[in-house]
Amino acid sequence: MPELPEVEAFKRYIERTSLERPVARMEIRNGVVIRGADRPSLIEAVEGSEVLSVRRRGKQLFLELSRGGWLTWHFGMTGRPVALERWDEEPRFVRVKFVFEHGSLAFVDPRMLGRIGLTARPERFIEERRLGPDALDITLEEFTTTFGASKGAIKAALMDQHKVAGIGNLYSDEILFQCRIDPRADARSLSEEDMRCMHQAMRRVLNMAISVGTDFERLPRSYLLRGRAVGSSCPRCGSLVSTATVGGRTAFFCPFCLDRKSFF
DNA sequence: TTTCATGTTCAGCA
DNA sequence: GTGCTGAACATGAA
Repeated sequence: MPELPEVEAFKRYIERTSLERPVARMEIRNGVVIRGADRPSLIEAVEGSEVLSVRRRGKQLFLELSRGGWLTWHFGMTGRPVALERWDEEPRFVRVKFVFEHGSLAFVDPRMLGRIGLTARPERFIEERRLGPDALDITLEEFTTTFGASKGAIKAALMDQHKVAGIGNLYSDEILFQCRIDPRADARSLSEEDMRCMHQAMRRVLNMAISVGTDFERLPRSYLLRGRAVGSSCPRCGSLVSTATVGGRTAFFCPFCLDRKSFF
């Protein structure tokens, strides 16, 4: 689920359901997802605290605790927060559960690639991990400087969280599709116009995904993301979309649109 | 049964 | 330091 728009949706969901509710008990069902903190200090920091605010940087979430410190949440590939009331049946794969007086907030993650930890300040965590600027905050100038100087495939660079935080496999495909750029193209080979297009498309695509509640069905018909599957056709020209491995992930793109780029 | 999956990290190599 | 590849993590879905 989680790239920037999904994590932004999770942030709003947590703000809507779980702010300022004292945590009576923290249940760690599976310690694998705990990183950057030992259990006792994590429980110590959480129990008796309430979440005062939530911040996001790229795919990373920070929950401010009333007794000091911040919880760090990363959702990996299959993680999501689920707010439960007393009468709700608990979903499968609850790894950590924050139990309030009434109800709870669960960290659900089948594959357990998500991580929960503790940090004194979000800024410190961001610095330690060398996370780049958030994809919705980075200026065109910063963007051009970063990607104009990066070597290798542009898709891999866009997914590099040190360069810009928040873009993953799916949204990088969409951004490049909208700019008719080959995901395998060397970043240094791209023009100023390409840079402008990517920066603009990045903001447009991420904001669009947020505005439709990350429901791909509700994205414009022109989006590659809606029918992203092997054997599907390009929403722009109708020809068969191709795949290629770039940056260790499967890239979807329309080779016909790339070929025609200079004609548009 | 086999392959792939919206992510990150690490080892090994260039 | 940068970049690339492959593997690992752990499990569900096709």
